[in-house]
Amino acid sequence: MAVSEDRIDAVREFNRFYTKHVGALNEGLLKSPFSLTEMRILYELHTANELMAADLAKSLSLDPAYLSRILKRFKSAGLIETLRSVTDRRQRVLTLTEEGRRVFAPYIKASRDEVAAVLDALSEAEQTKLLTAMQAILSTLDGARQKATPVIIRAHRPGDIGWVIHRHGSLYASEYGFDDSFEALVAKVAGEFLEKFDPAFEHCWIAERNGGILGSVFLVKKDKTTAQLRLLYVEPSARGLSVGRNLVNECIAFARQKKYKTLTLWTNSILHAAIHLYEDAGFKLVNEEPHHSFGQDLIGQTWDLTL
Amino acid sequence: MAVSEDRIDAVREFNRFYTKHVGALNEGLLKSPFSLTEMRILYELHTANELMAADLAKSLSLDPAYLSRILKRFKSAGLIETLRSVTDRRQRVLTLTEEGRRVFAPYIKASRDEVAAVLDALSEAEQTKLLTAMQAILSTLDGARQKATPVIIRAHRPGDIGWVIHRHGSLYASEYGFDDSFEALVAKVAGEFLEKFDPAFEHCWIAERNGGILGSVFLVKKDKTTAQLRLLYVEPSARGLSVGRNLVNECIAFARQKKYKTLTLWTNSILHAAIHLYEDAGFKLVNEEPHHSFGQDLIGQTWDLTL
DNA sequence: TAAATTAATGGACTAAGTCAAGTAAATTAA
DNA sequence: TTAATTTACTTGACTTAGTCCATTAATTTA
Repeated sequence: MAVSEDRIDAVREFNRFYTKHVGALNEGLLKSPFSLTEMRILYELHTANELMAADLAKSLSLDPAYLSRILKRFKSAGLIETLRSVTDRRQRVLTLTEEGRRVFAPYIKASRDEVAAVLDALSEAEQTKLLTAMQAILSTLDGARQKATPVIIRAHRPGDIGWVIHRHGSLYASEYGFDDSFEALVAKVAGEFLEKFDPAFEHCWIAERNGGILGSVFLVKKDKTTAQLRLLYVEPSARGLSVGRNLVNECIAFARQKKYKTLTLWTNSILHAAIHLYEDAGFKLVNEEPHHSFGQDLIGQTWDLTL
Repeated sequence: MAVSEDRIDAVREFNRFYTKHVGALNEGLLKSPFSLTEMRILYELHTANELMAADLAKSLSLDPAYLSRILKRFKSAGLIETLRSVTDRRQRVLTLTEEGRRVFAPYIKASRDEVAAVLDALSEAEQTKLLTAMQAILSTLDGARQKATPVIIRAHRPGDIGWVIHRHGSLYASEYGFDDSFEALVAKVAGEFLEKFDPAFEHCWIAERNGGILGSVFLVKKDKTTAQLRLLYVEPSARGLSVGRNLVNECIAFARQKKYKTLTLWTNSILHAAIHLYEDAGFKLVNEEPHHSFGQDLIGQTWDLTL
């Protein structure tokens, strides 16, 4: 467990703050005849439409006995209907009745209004910042959601090139100890790409999910018949999602379509994961030569793919 | 109330998710002899050192009666000491005893461990993303905190240059409609800075708060007697914090110290906020000339400061 | 086919939290 | 200065929320 104390404390502080914040929001609903737990149950029923008691108990971490009693109360108040499930006759399918919806609606509205009031006090920029941040937390902590949203591959947009440089700089510094000069090289390469960009023969692919960039690759024209693959990178957090593979494939397909004869690339022997991708894609090692760059002793490699 | 429904729902969804998430974290502390509320009280005492019951009741939204009883229990268990306040003899000053600290410590540790386990499951990049996001939420929703943490100005580190390019690209695209070629220019300038960086006569300043970059400025050597200020930028979220002013001042101080005679800079007439800073710092407009760049009709300006 | 597991429930209980009323000190108004 | 009001905290009497154990019935696994 090598997580820094600072980070742990920062998260704990956030948790404490947000607990209070949500607590204050819920305060407003306190005058309702429903307890917070009851509200949460009604809310789940409201969104899910059909639910088993067991699902509810699990997703809200409730004692089944306690839940059972609450549901019983709801049923006798005419808020929900319970039907024996046909597939498993132990289970009971729960649904909110029309009456249930009618009764619950104002509280949803009240809850919405409370949130609206908080947002309303913020500027447009602050709202965006808040929502982006919440999205980031959701997608980081909620594994299920993360899997669900697909990785898309698109062309570059303003800001992307800088981001790619930023990530190369940070990542290679922390993982391989590369110094500034590496980031300088990346900035130069990427800057030149943008400057001289010829969409007919060149392309940049950005892999993203939920608005967060997961990887990149560039294809630049070297000469009439040769294209060069450059700046392939994949976020550590996105490993295992075939992001790198898909990016390389896009690159190869584009090179073929544009009638290049050869796709070449330069890399360093320590970048095992990337090299593995190149080999799999059919690239052949054509040259190898040691050099001292980025504050490190490295072995540069040139790989070619005949298209 | 003109807040969009989508945003409200997004916030509500986040609230629901995070409530569950924190609930799950607290589950682990459930086997302790303290209830969640008791924990929160102990935690407040632990950090604040000295506290009145009334403060506690307010900050944790507790019923005074309930709190009073909990405190009574804590006192008879030897966990806290209560002293009549000298300034107001109705109040009682609460402090955790040594014994209290000793007893409470393992639970703090347990809570830390739970958070550490969550973080541990994330990659470095994800951790950073998570913390940045939490920081963003805190600073947006908790106005008080925003003021409290100071902005620091430091030299550049790996990744920073890329970040600066990224932000220039995004920001100028969304605020002024600049196209790719602007980002290309920034990448070239910043890349060259890194490549030819001479610490004796050049410098980059990064303004940051809580690990988040708020602004930047570069000073590069133009010739023996002239230094150029480049790439000044300030995050929209950091406006009004004098970030830009402080960065420009750093720049001027450095230029003076290095015995430059003139500090020059090139900018565009639409960048009012920046120009205002330059004027305030004593720069004089020496040249102005229209140009078509970055997909826009602009008026370029050269400003000089005699040192 | 027996044994183990799961879904749901009731009984008996404890913990958590609330409300109204009171005391003593401090503050404000007259 | 004194009376009225407010504030900090406390106690008593309560309600609500939540837990634990045991049981029944259906389903799954061995």
